[in-house]
Amino acid sequence: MVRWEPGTAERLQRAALELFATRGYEQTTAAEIAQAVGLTERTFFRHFSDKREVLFHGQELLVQAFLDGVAAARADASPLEVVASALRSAASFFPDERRPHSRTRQSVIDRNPALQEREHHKLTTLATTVAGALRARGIDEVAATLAAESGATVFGIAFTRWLREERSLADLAAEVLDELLTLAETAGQALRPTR
Amino acid sequence: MVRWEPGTAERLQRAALELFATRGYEQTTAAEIAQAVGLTERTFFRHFSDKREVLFHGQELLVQAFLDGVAAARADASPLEVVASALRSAASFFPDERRPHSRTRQSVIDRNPALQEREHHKLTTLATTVAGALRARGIDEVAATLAAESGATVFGIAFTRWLREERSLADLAAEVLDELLTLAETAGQALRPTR
DNA sequence: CGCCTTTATGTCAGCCGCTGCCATCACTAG
DNA sequence: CTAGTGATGGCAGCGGCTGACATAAAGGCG
Repeated sequence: MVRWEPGTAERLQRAALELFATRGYEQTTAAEIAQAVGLTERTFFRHFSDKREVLFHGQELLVQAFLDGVAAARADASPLEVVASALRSAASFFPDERRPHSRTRQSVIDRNPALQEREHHKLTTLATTVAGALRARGIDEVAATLAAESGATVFGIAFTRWLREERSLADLAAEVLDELLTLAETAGQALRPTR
Repeated sequence: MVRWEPGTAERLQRAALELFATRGYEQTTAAEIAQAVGLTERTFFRHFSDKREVLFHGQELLVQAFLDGVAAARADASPLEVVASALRSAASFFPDERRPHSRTRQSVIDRNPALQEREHHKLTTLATTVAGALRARGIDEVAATLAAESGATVFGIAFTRWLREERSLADLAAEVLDELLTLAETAGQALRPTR
């Protein structure tokens, strides 16, 4: 008889999501999640640095997708073109089959401020990482930060729409990015008419 | 003899900042902060919903400054023009005299991930509120969210530079916003050459 | 002036998130 | 067969945070 089966973190994640979705996040203790898969609270915290992380584990892969997209951009691409490439790459991490799962997960997050906080933090961290990659391409700090943060914003908006509408994330992200460019173009004509 | 002096929350905030700056955030307990001003832990949590909030209390005023700036914009202003107005209004909330205080506060935040999380969350919340005000002006949801979130990003970058350089926040914000427009313009030429 | 209501605080018990420390037990290499 | 490795259990304990109840100061009002 095996004492510990593999994939412990994944089983904990599944159990946690289910409990959070039914009882609610705050009404579920870490010990209960652990118990649901036959483990103890102590073990739970060995796999996840805190209770919220059980919902966010695996985001390093998304970050990597962004970085791959950055690396895939042509060497002479402008900052936002690089970001567009990153968005295309990231979008492939959310095929439509994943939508149902993402929806229940998001509904849990939307009902709890502490989880929203973590989510925003992850997005900002993502932006910071991407900004680093842009700087490594020779883009100056302000431009890199702006472009990366804009990319994260676009991704966030597109992702929210992806949860609601039955369209591909790649299409939505491209559309939202395009809208950002339009906004800037319009404002540019008004805010700096001399150029 | 007065049993409770006025300005309790403010005194707690000052004591907290001082303790955080010297001992560090995690090494300071809520009870210690309370004790430093002659109160109990329980009272601390009556004034602040959480330990972190002691560093973020008062941000409603900044939000209000943004909203005032939105209201001050001309009725026919484009989304990003409205945001530019909001940024000018918000910048006045950080006169240069406030820089030293903001610096020590920021150094505390920069040393603690949990505080950074809260800070990001507050910025995102700010963006959400501004987006609501933009929608109330008739701007559609995606454009409102994009513009507001971009405004928050610009503010964040400008604020970081304001802490380092001895320039006014208003100037820095205008400069960063201008750079965003430039980035978009450049990308627009590449990403949609047909228009 | 005395009474009553309101408001800020104190006290206490207790849950839960999270950590350090040490023991245990399966599996593996040698 | 033995020593070592890695995942887990058990336990004690701190700190964040809350609910319930008591208390005392401040203010209004007859």
